Amino acid sequence: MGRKIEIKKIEDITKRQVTFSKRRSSLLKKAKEIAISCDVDVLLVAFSPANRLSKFCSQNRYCIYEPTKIPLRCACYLSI
Amino acid sequence: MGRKIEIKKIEDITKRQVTFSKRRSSLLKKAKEIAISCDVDVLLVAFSPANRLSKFCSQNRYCIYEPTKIPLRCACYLSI
DNA sequence: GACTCTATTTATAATTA
DNA sequence: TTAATTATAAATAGAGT
Repeated sequence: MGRKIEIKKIEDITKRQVTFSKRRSSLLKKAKEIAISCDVDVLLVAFSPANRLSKFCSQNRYCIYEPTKIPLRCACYLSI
Repeated sequence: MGRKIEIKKIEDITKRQVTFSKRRSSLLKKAKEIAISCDVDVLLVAFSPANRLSKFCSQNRYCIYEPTKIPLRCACYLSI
């Protein structure tokens, strides 16, 4: 899609953020589509380099925990 | 992509599994691409209707817990 | 940042083997 | 069934606003 690129870290910050924004939305869209059409539950989480939770996609049955004191993040799925 | 379809549950089992297989691999590919090019950590988990962990994508710092006795699954990210 | 445009590449539904 | 092929639609890099 678009001009052909090699997949490696985009060094230009502005360009990287633009690409992230574009790809994030389409990744979310595709996760939703496979969840619906294939009847699966999907969890998608992205953490930025600044360690912020950038995004998640769910079937409304996931929860994301972000403890502040330990270097651990949990995303839990309730399969009930 | 392909013939235009409405996004809804595919009722035909064979067709649904074929679609799942195709979409799963491209979703994983895209998750890896955004992780690399945008320097973010991504976690992607899919649970099948049979409650099996179908897939996950990571930066090698995620771990998936699958307790068998409780209806809860955890995907944990170590941000160290 | 957040949109728009579009040329180009990728993804994929349907089909065929 | 599982794997290619094909025809078509979607995603997106780059450029401009």
